[in-house]
Amino acid sequence: MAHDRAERALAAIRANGGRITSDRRAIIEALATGSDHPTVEELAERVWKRHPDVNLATIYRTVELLENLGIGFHVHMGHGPSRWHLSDEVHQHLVCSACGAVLDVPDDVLDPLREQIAAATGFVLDAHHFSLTGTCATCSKVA
Amino acid sequence: MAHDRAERALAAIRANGGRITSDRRAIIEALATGSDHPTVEELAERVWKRHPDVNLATIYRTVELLENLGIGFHVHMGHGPSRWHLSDEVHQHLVCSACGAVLDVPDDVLDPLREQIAAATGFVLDAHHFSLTGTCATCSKVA
DNA sequence: TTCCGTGCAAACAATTTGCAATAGA
DNA sequence: TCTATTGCAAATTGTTTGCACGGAA
Repeated sequence: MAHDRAERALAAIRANGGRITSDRRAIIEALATGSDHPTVEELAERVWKRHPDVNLATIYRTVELLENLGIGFHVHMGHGPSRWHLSDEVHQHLVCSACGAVLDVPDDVLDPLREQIAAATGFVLDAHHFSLTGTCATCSKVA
Repeated sequence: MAHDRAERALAAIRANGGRITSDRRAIIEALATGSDHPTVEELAERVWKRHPDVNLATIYRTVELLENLGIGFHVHMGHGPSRWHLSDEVHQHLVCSACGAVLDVPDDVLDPLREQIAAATGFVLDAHHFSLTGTCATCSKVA
């Protein structure tokens, strides 16, 4: 499935008139592997295991391309660099400000809030660009 | 009330063993004025109207101090620099990704979501560090 | 007088960009 | 071939830091 995701992303690039290069293939496969949310640096580490010559700027450019095609997204979690993932399903990110753990939750947990805010202000929530912060179950207990 | 807020902030600094300088007074008054969320640069513009000699680094250090005292906060809205405000009441920020408008909403709109998430995952939401993104009423209509 | 606060300039981290060389289609 | 992609190094943006001096308490 990670492989499928990668193939789909490559197909989208091709469909858009883009070229498939070995750099792009390596980057996309690294991003499709695992369901985590790597920073560009972390992604680079992964890519460099097998393709040590891929330039950082290329990774930035590739990930930007994916975002323009609507198949890649970045989220801001805490301070520091943004984190990237391929689409599949939209989800929200709960980030523990104590231990840094990231919990993915389905996007529809926001539906009641969405309706409430839309009714009260007309504002249409589309909140996947920023994470929700708080304290995870484990850290809450410790405190 | 803006003035009260400023005085309270200064009192908190003094109570903490900090010194009251004219730079700090100017910065805090500029931040207390208006209920917007200026970036450090915007805050600097305001301060420089009357005190052109205040250094940027001093502004960074002052807002950091306010944050350490628990009376100042920064939020991330879209890309670019963080935005600062004095406490008063905790609120959420809805940022329109089309026009950049910022809408403040009371923190308790999150209560239902809070309960739902706590029940499902044990995660305790404390989301005021990131804004909620979406499209404001005006921009939603245009689209 | 005693440190705390400040200016200044340099260091920093994350990211973007210009341009010539290279390699997909 | 023809143009998109890449490498490289320099530029940008937002923010932090070290250090010597000057001013609150």
